Amino acid sequence: MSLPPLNERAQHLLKALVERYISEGVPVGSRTLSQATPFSLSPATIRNVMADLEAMGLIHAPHTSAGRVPTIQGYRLFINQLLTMRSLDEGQVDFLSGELRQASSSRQQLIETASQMLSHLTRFAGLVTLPRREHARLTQIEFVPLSGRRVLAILVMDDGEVQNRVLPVSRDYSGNELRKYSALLSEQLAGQEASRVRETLLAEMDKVRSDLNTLMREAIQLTEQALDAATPEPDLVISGQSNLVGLEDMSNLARMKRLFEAFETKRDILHLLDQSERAEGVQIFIGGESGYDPLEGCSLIAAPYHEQGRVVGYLGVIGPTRMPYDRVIPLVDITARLLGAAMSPTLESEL
Amino acid sequence: MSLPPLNERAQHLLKALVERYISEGVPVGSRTLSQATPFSLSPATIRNVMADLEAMGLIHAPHTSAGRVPTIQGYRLFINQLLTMRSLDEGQVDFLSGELRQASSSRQQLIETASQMLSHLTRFAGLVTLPRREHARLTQIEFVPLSGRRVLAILVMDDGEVQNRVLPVSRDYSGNELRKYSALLSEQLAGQEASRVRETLLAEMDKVRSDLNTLMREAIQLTEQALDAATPEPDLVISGQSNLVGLEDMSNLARMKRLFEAFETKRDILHLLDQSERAEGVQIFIGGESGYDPLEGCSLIAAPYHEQGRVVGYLGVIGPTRMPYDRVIPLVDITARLLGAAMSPTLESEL
DNA sequence: TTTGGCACTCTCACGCCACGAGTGCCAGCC
DNA sequence: GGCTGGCACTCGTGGCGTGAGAGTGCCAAA
Repeated sequence: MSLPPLNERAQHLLKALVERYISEGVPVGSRTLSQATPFSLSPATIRNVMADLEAMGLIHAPHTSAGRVPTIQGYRLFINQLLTMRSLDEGQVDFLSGELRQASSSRQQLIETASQMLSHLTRFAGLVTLPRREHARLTQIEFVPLSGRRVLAILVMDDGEVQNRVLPVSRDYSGNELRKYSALLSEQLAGQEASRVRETLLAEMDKVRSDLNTLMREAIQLTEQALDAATPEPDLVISGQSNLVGLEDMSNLARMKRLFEAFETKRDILHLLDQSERAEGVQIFIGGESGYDPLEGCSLIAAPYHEQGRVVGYLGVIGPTRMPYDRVIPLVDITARLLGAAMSPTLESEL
Repeated sequence: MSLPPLNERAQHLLKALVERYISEGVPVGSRTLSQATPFSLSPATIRNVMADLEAMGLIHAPHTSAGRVPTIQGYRLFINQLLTMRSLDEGQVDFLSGELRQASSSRQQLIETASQMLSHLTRFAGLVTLPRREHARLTQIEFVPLSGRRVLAILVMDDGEVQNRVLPVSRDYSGNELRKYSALLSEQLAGQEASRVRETLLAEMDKVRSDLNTLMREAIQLTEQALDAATPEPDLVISGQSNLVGLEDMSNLARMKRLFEAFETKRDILHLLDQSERAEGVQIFIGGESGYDPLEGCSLIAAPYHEQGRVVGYLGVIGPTRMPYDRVIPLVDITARLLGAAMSPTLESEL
């Protein structure tokens, strides 16, 4: 609670303790710590310091005669002030960027690869949100006749994203007829941000009503329907969930179940990721810090990724709170950068 | 091993035993069984029969003084010969078909809904393979220019499926130019089965070479690329995995981990589903029967679903071997039918 | 062929105990 | 004043033995 300056020795001991706990997974006692620390201090002295740290709420003893374990506040302080990052293995970076480059022909592929890489390189679960399409502009609208009074509507965005929906319609349309609508609307709407298309359409409908231009009205109606169906469905790709099964720290089955339910719902995790909006760099949620229950015992390391200089999504890793932050944080950071780079194609001529 | 006729009484007892074990999850002893069976037989008699059943490999005693538990062979016989199906709750069927109808505007939605329904109604994990596109016919090809030497290729199938890929190209193309290619190729290829398009293209290229029709060659090259990228990627939608976490029967963590890894790999499960090809109806794999390890302790209930009278995919449920087959089997069956119906739109006028 | 009886086996839960690890505190030392 | 060694105390863990309960196999009688 109270945070007096916390002298240097205490900081070093806290750091050593957290590092030790992260690597060993066992509550660490004064004797152990006295051996692992550069100032050679006796266990007794260390006990005194530990008592202080405990009073400050930074560490905690599971029971009377166990060593100490960092509390969430302890982790927080460790990460904010004491953590020394480990630079990434160069081979890993090469591997990562290679895989991303290879997947760059399809947006979906790219996202999935990034997610898999995150999980693979950390041995935890990797998350990547699909990029937001808010600012994408419409370039083309196509209608294709299907059998049985159905029309396929295809919306093409300027960034190569394609949305399509099958629309039930009240009568049969010929291919020619639909082609006319397509051309008409593409011309009318091309270059508009998708989010603003609806307004334009409504305005257009008003105009048209007076003209009684049936063809145009049909087309507009179809487009309205297509847009309706093409709701943005913000989505999240999760990989490597199985890495979390049977992790010592996840021993609690009920907790694990809640975590996996959260993975299926996705919604709450998405929401949590969105929260890190303001922050530019890597964001860290430790345990239930976020107020989001299912993550108890876990930490979420997240970072936004950019396309054309604009934040379009987030990616990250979920693992046990006791994770090697010094490796994971840089990895999430670099992955976000590489994914952004892969999505904003400059002239990287391949072929 | 040897399967002598197995007299009626033994059958009834086996049936009662399996049912009891499925509902209670505890090895069932002779006393329990003597109470639960219509012929009132003494426990001693039942013990004799049970000894026979054990000799036949149909049941098994975890240890000397525990009751008996069905073996895989026991389950098999139970399912093949003794099981009496329970008819579905009408509310469930209504719910199921309602949800499917509601999702029928998009193929992807439909598959996901079916999978979710399966998991939701069984409380286990639901699986649905994406429909095979083998026999789909191409109706249209579109090329759309993107920024930075990229072209978006869109392939539209006659069933409303849309595939799209971003292609890196070696020079810039104008919209008009691409539109010409699109028209040309759409005309050339429309109505072809996607799987045969490649042949046609190759033949076409030969013809064209002699004509030196550059435009056509460009177009063909683009299409080739698009087809290359649009590999069928047979995929599987899995829902409700979290239902399996913490299920008593799944107590073995290592096993559960393997199961979840299988869920992520998907490939092997897909392969397993494909195996049920020949069978028209519901197929059941009990435990590791399939020779596929990660399913040990689990059963897979699967059925093919049809579109326009043709098998295009499979769906099913994975749960503990000790599952209520009498409910799950009919559910998988009806879900397959309903999904098929939802995908083969006849005149079900809604709207 | 079925049944009651009986001895046997095995698991499970419980209590007990000794062990080890680690602590808190205190008195003495630098 | 801060550091240290010593000491008593606490608590979780694992091994062991025991008793209860469940269920079996077998045998002899109906």
